[in-house]
Formats: sequence, C-alpha cells, structure tokens
Amino acid sequence: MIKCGRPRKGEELLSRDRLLDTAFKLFLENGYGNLSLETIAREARVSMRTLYSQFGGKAGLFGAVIRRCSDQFVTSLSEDSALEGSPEEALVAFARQFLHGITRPDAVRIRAILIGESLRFPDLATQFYEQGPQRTLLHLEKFFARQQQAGYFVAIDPHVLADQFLSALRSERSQKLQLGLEPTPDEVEIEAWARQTTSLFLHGCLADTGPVKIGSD
Amino acid sequence: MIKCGRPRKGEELLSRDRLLDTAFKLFLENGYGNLSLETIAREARVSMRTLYSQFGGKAGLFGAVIRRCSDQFVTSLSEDSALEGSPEEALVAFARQFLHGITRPDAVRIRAILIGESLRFPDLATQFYEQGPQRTLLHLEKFFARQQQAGYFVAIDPHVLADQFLSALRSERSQKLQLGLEPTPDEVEIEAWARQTTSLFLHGCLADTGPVKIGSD
DNA sequence: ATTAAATGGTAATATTTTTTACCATTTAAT
DNA sequence: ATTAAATGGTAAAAAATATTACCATTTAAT
Repeated sequence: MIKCGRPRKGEELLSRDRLLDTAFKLFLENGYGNLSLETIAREARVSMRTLYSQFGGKAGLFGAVIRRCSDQFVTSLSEDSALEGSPEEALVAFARQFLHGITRPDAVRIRAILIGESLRFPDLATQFYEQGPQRTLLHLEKFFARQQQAGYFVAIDPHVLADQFLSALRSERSQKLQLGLEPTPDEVEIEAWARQTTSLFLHGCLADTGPVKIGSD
Repeated sequence: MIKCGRPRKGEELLSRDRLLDTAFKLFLENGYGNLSLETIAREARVSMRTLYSQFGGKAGLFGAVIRRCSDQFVTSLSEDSALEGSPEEALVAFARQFLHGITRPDAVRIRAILIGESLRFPDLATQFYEQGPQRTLLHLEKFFARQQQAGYFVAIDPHVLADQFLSALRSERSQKLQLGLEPTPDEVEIEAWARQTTSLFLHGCLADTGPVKIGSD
C-alpha cells in the first residue's frame, strides 16, 4: 500500500506542492472546465480529503495555481533586465527577453485559460495582470522616462511609449499563438522580431523623401 | 400549452435561429464549460430533441455560433473602409473603425471564450482567425503596398507594417479588456487613441535633435 | 384522408462530477 | 502511552449534465 498518515515534521507542504504541480500541469492540458478534481487527486496521489482541506474546492485550487505562476512571472521578467547601453540596444535586449517570456507555451496556455475564465474569476484576472503585465509595463515606462531626460526620445507620455512598444512586440504572432495556430518561435525568429520591431518603433515608417511625384523629372 | 408541431413552410429556420441567438447570448454570459444544454433549450423554448437533431450536441452548437459571428465580423470591418485620403488620415480613419470593432463587448467576450477553448476546438480557432483578423490584416497590407508604390512609406515588407500597426492599435487596453479589467472605451477615447498610435507609428519616437550633452554649452 | 416529418414537453437513463463520510495508518504533541 | 492531527484509499451520497426515448401535436406531402 502507498504511504499515508500524518506527514513528518517539515514535510507538511510536500503533498500541497505535489498537488499544485500536478494541478498546474493538468489545467494546462485540459483547461478549467474540462478537468475533474478526481483526475487531479489521482494523478497527484493525494486524497480528495486533502484536496478539499487544503484548497476548499476546484476554484480555490485554480486560484492557488494561478497565483503561484503569477509570482514566477514577476521574478523572471522585469527585475534582472537592466535596460542599459544605447537606447536601441537596450530596447532590443529587453524585447528579446520579453518575447522569450510571453511566447513560452506554458505562459501562452495559462493566459488563454485565465482569459476564458476571467468572467468567473475577476479577482484572479486582476491579480494576474498586476503581478505580471502591469509590472513589466511600469518597468519599461521608467526606462523611457529616464531616456527622455537624456533627450533621446520625443516628449510623449512614457506610459504611452511603453504601452506601444510592448503592444508592437506582441504583434500578430502572439494573437495566433493564443489561438493555438502557430508553434513557439525559436531564438532566431525572436531575434529578428525584436530588431525589426525596435527599429520601426524608433524611426517610424514614413519615408524621408516624401511621395514620388508622377511625371516629374 | 405552447405551440409545437411541425413548423409551417418557410418557418423551418425560425427555431434554429432562435436557438442560435439564445445560445450566443448564453455563451457570452457563461462561457462554454459553465453552460448546460438544458439551460439553452429552456431559454430558447426549444426541445432537447430539436437541439440534438439540428446541431448534434454542445460542440456542434458552439461551432455554429462561432461561425455565424465570424461571418458578421467580415462584413463589418474590412470591406467598407476605403482607406483613402492622405496616408495619415486614411490610417486614422481605419484605426477608428478597427478599434470600434475590436472593443465591442460581444467581440471581446466571444474572443475570450474561443481563446479559452481553442485547444478543444482547433478547427474553430482557425476558421475564426481566417474569417476575421486575417482578412483585416491582408486588407491593410494591400493599403501599405499601394502607398509604398507612391513613395509615402519606407521599404519594409507591407505585411510587417500592417502587423505592427494593428498590434500597436490593440495596445495594452485590449489586453485589459480581454481580462475584463476595463470598461469599453467611448468614441472620444478611441479617437484619441487612433491619432496617438498613428502618429507614433508614422514618425517613430526617436528625438531628431539627438541626446542632450550634459555640461556642453 | 392518410402518412410522414418535425416539433415541444416530459421524463427516464446513463454518465460525470462534486462533496461528504468512514476506516486504517502514520506521526506530532503531551 | 495516550490522544489528536493529518493523511491515503475507498466509496457512498448528491448533484449536475448529457443523451435518448416516448407522447401528443401540428403541418407538409401524397
């Protein structure tokens, strides 16, 4: 028979973590509505009783899973990217890291599930946004504010600049990723995309020369 | 007793339409996984039998709903926007129309549901994308190609230009809309957003003057 | 007129899922 | 040693849901 009974001192959180890991994996594979608690409990080798006493039910478990992976997001993106060097190179470096983060299959999938269930879990959606995307946005906003002080950028609200740069980075590709229509991009694609977007963002796409006059010579 | 029996000639599609309308409304309110067929049938004053004979089940009904509203998308956006006038004004006009379309509550919600269920309905996600976002993208792509011929824009792949412009338009706001964290923007906000985005897209944000030299005079 | 098609209403059936309960086991606490 | 806490396993009870079947009714088709 598989081990059971009260856990040893210091091991109280083992089954809790195992449960969260398993639930995370299964939610990714099945979404929220299509996954039964029994499946989770069986896979995690945990009794229904433990599941209910620890999380209170399916909604509580889902919340705990989302909160935990929101926390992971924080550390992974904003903090360690220094945004140093020339403005263009700093932005490209940031873009590379950002794209790498938001295109990871797990990140895409968990976002998709949360979007689908956001009406049922409004608080979770708020927490997720504040922990993840909003912190990234604020981080980049500060960068633009600094660079404006140094005269590198035009005088547009740095919040708008950060918003627009991040949105341009997401691009059509992330929309297709979200719908499951494209594979995860590799390093090469990400690099090209980061440079292309950054360049266009900095210089715009209006021709310097003005329109070609037909019939002129 | 409520009317029943075989429908009159020419009225065969009435109950089918009523069913689709009701299902659409209820899917919007409850999502896919949280809505029972019985609820739909009762609200639409339709028997379970009709539901099954017409759509085969829940998945078939959902598919029919999504397909129908994908079709509505097509006519609403791409076709009637002529993209004429000066490049900037043409883009602003397009932006206005595009933002109006993608921020409508129903559009946001149905997208959210489809994203959440895209893993379970990969074909539906494909159809939806091809009917909606992809056609818009191609439409705008042609515009940029024409304008490049006239020398108004720099020589960047028009597909990239269209992609970047649409992505910039979506902006952080649409992400928050998708998560249910913001109300639908009004005309004034949309107008401001369309102009801001278009201007930044055309001119970029790099300062013409170059960085301010500290200590120089 | 008769037959067949399609329907609404009801309900029966089967399946799935949630939730609660019980028992033996293991360890903590005292 | 004894008691309490927390667990795994099983399953029972309860609820929700999907699916199918049947009946009376209305109209089409012939």
